[in-house]
Amino acid sequence: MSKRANPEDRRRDLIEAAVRVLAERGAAGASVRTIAAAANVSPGLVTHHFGGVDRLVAASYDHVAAQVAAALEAAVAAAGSSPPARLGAFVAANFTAPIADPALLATWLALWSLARGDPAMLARHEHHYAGFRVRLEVLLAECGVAPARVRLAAIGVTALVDGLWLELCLSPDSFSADEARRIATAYLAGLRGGDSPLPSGERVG
Amino acid sequence: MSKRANPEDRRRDLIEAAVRVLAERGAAGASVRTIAAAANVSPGLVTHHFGGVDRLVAASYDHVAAQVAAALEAAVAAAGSSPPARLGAFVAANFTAPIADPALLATWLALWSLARGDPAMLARHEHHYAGFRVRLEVLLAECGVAPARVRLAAIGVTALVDGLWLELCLSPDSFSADEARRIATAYLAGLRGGDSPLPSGERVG
DNA sequence: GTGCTTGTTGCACGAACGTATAACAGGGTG
DNA sequence: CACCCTGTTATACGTTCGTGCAACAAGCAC
Repeated sequence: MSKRANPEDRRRDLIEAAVRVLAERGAAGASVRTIAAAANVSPGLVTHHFGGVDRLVAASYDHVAAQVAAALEAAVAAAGSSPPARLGAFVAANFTAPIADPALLATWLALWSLARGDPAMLARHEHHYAGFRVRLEVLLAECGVAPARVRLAAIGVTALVDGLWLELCLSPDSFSADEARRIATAYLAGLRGGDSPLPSGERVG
Repeated sequence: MSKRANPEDRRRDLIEAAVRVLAERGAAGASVRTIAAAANVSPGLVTHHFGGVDRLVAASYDHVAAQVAAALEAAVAAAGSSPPARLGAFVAANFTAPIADPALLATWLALWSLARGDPAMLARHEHHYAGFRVRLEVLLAECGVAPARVRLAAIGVTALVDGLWLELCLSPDSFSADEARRIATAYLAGLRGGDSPLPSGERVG
């Protein structure tokens, strides 16, 4: 069916096909045959290139996590050198394409449910989330948040962003991406200026 | 293997076994044979009582959602008549047993990933989440939050609580349930007194 | 062109899946 | 005790799963 291809190209094709299948048909539909069909190749290629479907799923996890991290970092870089602007961009990027995408949430949920019980996948997950939180702690510290408060602040921001991203992707009719950004930036303003009232322009609601 | 039982008792046994299997082995392990074995009955009973494994999973979703709603409502009722106390109890209950339970998160994730693509399950999910948000809006309004701000406030609180609950169950070593409660109550304080600074005792971090 | 390496295919195998069905057995009613 | 209703079991069937394997073929060294 398919012409001979560079091994790394083929691997990337299979990973992207796996992500697509995960998004469209959920964890239940992520069979070797389905993924191979989505990549227009024979089922045997999965075993040949990855040595099993589990390893392909793990590679897909890394692929998606790297894409998300890259999108966030690009937003920070594009925000210039002002620390508050960089922090705001990092947070707001979670509600913008390509991160605010129902297909991405679907893939993420499928990967999570597949990862349960697999120690290697669990370690991957811990590593990715720790990276997100550490990046957030650095951005918060650069904004002048006291070192003693940085840890809990990062936990709160991570939770709020995660929750907003999840609900935004799950039922986009409930609220808009812009409303999510306003909620999140109001929370950030409350963290930065803990002793002053929330600026009325950023007030929640 | 098992003695003759009341149909509703047997149905409840099967649902609880399904929830247990979902939590322990994820969506992949939720087969008719596994669930039946966990309930110490024959696989045929699932078809007999539910007419298929899909319908058993749907019933399990309703069961878990009802348990969560009941636990939240019990916390509200136990908090007395003070509106802020009732709101605080509703939020804090999410970080207390039986809701703050890794097994519950595992079940929830498995159900979510199984629900994708199934319109009936999706409708169930929308109904449950809408109920949570409406309940929160009532509690917020009773605390004096302006009607124009209630909607976004409820969205923010839902997101923060969801995110904290998720991370608390996923990696309990990152932070404690008490820290989650402090983050959430500080956010609530900021919502109630939008024009005054955050009370220092409830400050985040 | 010839031969070797290797990406690719098609198939076969065993296992596990969901479910339909027939036989068995418990428990209330006469 | 006999009878019927129905919860329960065991089995069987067709499908789909993951993967190992032998054969095919495309590209490259010579």
